[in-house]
Amino acid sequence: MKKIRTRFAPSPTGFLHIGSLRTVLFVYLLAKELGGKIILRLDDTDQKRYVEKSEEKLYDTLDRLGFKFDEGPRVGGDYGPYIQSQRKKFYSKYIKKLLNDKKAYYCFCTPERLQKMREDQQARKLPPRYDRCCRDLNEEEVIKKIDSGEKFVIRQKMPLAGEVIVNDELRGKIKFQAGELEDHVLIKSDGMPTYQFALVVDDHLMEISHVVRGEEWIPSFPKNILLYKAFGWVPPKFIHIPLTLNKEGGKLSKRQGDAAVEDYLEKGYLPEALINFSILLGWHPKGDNEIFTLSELEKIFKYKDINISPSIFDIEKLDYFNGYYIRKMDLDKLVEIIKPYLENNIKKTGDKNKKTDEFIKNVVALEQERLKKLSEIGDLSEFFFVDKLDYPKDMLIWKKQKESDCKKNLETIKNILEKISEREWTKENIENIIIKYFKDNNLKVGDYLWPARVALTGKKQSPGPFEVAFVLGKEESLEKIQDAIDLF
RNA sequence: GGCGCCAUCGUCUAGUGGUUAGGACACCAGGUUUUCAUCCUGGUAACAGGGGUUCGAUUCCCCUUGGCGUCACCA
Repeated sequence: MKKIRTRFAPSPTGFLHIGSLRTVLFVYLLAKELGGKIILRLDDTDQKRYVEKSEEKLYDTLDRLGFKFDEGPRVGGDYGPYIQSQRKKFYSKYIKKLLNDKKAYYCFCTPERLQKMREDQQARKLPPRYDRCCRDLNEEEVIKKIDSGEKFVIRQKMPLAGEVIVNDELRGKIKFQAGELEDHVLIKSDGMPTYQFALVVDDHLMEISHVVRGEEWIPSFPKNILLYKAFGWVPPKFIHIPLTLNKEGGKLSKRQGDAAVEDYLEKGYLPEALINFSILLGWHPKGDNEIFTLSELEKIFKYKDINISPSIFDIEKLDYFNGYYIRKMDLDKLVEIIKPYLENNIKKTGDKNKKTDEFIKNVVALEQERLKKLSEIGDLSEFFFVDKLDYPKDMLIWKKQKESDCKKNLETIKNILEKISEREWTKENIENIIIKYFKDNNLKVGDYLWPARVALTGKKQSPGPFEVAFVLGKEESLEKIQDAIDLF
């Protein structure tokens, strides 16, 4: 039985694209489904696009998301190196073979000539394509040009006619006319291979059995297959996954802030949510459940269930998943990961008690069910850290309540609270005592609780007054209610 | 423009040659002894159009339309 080996091969562009997250997910799950290995390879053949230090960042992000690779730049393996720029010896070995077999040729055309050629072609409404000018140069000419130091690239000789039929595991056979394919560049003038060449050589040498990649690669699919044929190699199986588009139906872009996984992480999206949301874009299991962790997915994923139509990235559903996972999270763990987002609030207070882990934990506990992303904790919890609240007096008034009643009710609440000792100052006690008072005196809760809550939070929307009072402590709660009374 | 891929609620999707076309997000309404949130219940909402094949097509085939991708010494 043939070995199962899949790979994820990102470029070091400085960030992990949200579409790549989906690709690596599919690659990873396919490996798990088929019981194979998953390899990480860095496709960095483009020197111009290289971004400093982006590799480490990339590996870290993958790590944070929970992907473990069997082979790769960090973990090593028997098929290394796993960084393309360190694999030049393989590329030169194999390009020589192609050259010897007359399946590739040197091309000395300058970029200027090529550009002019394409412009002419377009002006005449012809498809822009290399005119194969250097395809039939004789050997002496070639040697002379090389010796005189002329720059060159190496191109693949494409068949001039016939059909190329390629097979996608999801879509079936796709037919192309070979004559329409360009003699594309295999080796660039800087000596580096193009992606199209490196990919075939590396996937072959690394014994990759399944290639999972985005559907934007379908147009170059026949070129890849022709290269395998030129070498006499058996190509792996190909799975092209559908694209993910933004709400307008366009590309997700880093500039618009919706493409970089790091940006989502930064805003406080959890890896669990990102993964759960992403996998549902283009894949769905049998049944109605839609909540899955990565390890659950490993058990139920079937690549044949991937569907082939493009999907739109709907951030509202991501928000839902993120809120869901935040609510499900263990409080201590949430406190730990949310702390950086609370820094600004903590700085605002001079109160030592508010810098303690216990106080922060109490605050987070109250906001946990209200969070869609971690970064929201800042605004939501600010009032806990501020000594003097700032809100208009009108906000204290419940519906059509009279001002004098509002003031009176605040005083009533304050009187009740004053009688509760520090020792008994728990959420349950506060609530029981106040509710009992309302019952005994047949009072309407809204008339009291709304003003009390606004007095304690300064907001129209917030957690309830009992729990806020508990977290704030007796002294500060009474002060804030007094502040409200003083507004009248 | 050439070539290619795709087409079920607004979005993600399930589904079958005969179904009241199912679920999730969002939205709306009600409930959960104060707001927000959570949670629960209910509701609005879809097979792009036209031809075939068939007793019968959302489902199979073709065309149209639309969307997207791609046409580099970028990946």
